[in-house]
Amino acid sequence: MAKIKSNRNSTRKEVIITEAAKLFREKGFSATSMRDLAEHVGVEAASLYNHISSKAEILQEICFKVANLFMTHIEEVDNSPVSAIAKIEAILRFHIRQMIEHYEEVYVSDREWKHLTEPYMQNMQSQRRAYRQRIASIIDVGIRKGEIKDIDAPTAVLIMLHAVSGIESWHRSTRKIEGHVLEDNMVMILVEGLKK
Amino acid sequence: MAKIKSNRNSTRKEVIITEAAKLFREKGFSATSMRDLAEHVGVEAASLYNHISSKAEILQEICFKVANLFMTHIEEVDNSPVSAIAKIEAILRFHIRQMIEHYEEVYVSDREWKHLTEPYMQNMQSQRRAYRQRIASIIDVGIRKGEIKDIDAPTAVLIMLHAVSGIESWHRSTRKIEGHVLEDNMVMILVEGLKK
DNA sequence: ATAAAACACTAACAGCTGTTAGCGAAAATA
DNA sequence: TATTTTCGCTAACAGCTGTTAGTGTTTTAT
Repeated sequence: MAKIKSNRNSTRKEVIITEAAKLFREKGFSATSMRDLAEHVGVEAASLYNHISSKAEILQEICFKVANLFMTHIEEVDNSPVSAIAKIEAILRFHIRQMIEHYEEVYVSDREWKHLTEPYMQNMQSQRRAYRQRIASIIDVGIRKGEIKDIDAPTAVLIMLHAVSGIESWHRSTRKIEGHVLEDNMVMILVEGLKK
Repeated sequence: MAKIKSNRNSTRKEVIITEAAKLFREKGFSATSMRDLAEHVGVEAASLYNHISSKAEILQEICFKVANLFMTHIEEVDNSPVSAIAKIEAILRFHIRQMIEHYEEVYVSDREWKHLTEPYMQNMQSQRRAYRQRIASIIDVGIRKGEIKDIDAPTAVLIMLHAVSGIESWHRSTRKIEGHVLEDNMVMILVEGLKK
């Protein structure tokens, strides 16, 4: 029957993954069936396997794409010659923007990575740990330099990262403020909360 | 075979629900099967139905128990004659303590309520909206009285509530700081971030 | 001790799960 | 135009899903 999408800008595989991200976000990975996904793509379930090799692979692609994005960015920020608090602000703003612009995939990566199969799940777990550890180190430097309050750095990281995932509510809200206003508000509360 | 637990303090139904909360937290509602749950309870799957009427009912009990707890508490706090910032701090501390002490059920309620069946899901959705709205109103009062920065109240609520759910990472962490230290750190960052 | 209630068991159900095989049509390449 | 590759289809699989019926045993109440 009809082939997948008239795709000028994206491969059929990308179409599938994008649609999957939407469904995984709405209903969760486990509650989304391949027949479900197929229907939204406009194809029979079996046809999906001409483009992807398994349901698990879809989740892997989503999770690692997002993880790489953040890993690359933090590397860049951390190597720049600015204050600790400026680094934290840059990281926070990046998280917020990604969460606003690439909502589905970022959110899925954050909430559903536990459903990865081995060895991907272990891998992701270490990446996440390393990422948080890296932010904590920046905060610790900030504390030693007197830029940041004397707080427990891991706790600050935990607050920052989880606060960002609250942007989900913003997305589902009917009367949303504008994205950049949201961003500035979040930065104001969180970064001010850290400053000495 | 063996009956469920030697239960002096809790009914068999409560044992099942407690065990279910653990599994739902680890693997999610959809990825937890009744046979899975039965095994952890030490019984055959069919036997569970002598105590509960469906898998859906288990989730309902967890979600509404938690929702009632927070609804009752906010009522109490909001009727007390203290400053807006003190109310916010009280609500935040309550969230943190509940998340520390009743981790599994609070977390499941927060993450898995979307899997409730109708009309429970609609009901829960309104309760959650009302709850957030109520906190936002307290913040707005605080802003008008000059206690709190001029920020977007719904954004502040979103940050507060989601930050708390980050306590999940704390629970799974190997080197945890003590509960009350965690609490004070979170309050320091978040409440100071709000203050004018 | 006897009757009643609570409850765990086995067996089975209908429906859904991810996935594969094989076939034919469409699209791309030569 | 002829050939090869791409890809959607139907049919089917084995295993798992929540749940019910019916039976027998253990615990509780009389």
